[in-house]
Amino acid sequence: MLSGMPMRHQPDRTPDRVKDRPTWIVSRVFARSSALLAAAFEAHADGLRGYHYRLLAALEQWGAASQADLSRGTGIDRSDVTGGLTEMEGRGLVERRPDPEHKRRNIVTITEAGREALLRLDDIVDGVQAELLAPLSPAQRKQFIEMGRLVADRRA
Amino acid sequence: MLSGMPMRHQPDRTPDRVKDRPTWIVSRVFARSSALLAAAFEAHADGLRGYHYRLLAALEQWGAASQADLSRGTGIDRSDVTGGLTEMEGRGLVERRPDPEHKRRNIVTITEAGREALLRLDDIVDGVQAELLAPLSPAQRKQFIEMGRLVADRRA
DNA sequence: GACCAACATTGGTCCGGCCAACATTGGATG
DNA sequence: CATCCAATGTTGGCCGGACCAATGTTGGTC
Repeated sequence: MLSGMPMRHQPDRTPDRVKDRPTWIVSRVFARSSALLAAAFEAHADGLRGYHYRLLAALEQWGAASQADLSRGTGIDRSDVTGGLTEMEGRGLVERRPDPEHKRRNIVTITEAGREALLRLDDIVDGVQAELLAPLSPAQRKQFIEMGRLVADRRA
Repeated sequence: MLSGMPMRHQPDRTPDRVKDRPTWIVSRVFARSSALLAAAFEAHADGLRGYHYRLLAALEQWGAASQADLSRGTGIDRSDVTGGLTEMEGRGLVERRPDPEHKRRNIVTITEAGREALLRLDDIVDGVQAELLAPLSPAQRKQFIEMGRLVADRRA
């Protein structure tokens, strides 16, 4: 794929018609971003992954929510929300209790330990941002991000 | 993951600490790029995918090669090269014949039909580039690509 | 009371990147 | 020459992320 590409590929020999195309470059940027994130989470996040970070972030920002709300808010599939929450519940980062008014619904809240974990993850993720953008000047970083936003937000 | 994200997610509600991070934006750009490519290939590539395109491009540019060479040159795993070539051989886009000097080795060549297919795929892929970069001005496109190169090529 | 929609959960699918094992073959080294 | 090792092509599988389907339950509606 011009998008799905190897994580460890040396670009020394990539066909010209491939390696100069924006879609290819985008895929390589993404690969680098993913690799940095994976390494950082692996090293410091104690088993937590991006799913968990996004769920904690959503809970912190929007307060208690049902799992369905979390799914809609984060774009994570309902079933994956279930799994992620179960893992975090076991670590005491999150609490699930049935909604008294709608028995079928769970109300999910972030715990104090959850907030602390979120802050730790913030640091980890911030470090990756710095590493990723290291090759760019501060001015370039702003431009790069802004252009990325433009490209990404174009409604398909 | 801050990188692995849903393909169909509406960014209307994404936690702030997530949605403003470069890694997140990168992942969304990649998602858009992937979606455009997938749609274009699905619609016009008659079953061929990125793997095939990259293999054809390599063969066209560097001439006949062994499968191991193709793997090294394109970064595609040996086993996936085998699979991709088998599919293309069935369509007559590529020919495999044993190397007379090294019996264990296959010499792979692109056929005339393969070159034609490659040109068709070129057009498809070009269309995606235009679509992807549509939100940017020509000057911005150059900058965006150049910055992407810088970020991607940073040796991990 | 019957029907339908929402919810949480289980248990998958699919696809791309990757790895392991294998039989074969060639080259290198003793 | 015999032995060992490296390279090659192939098969088969693993893993992780996104996604989907079916289920049991519950609530609201008509």
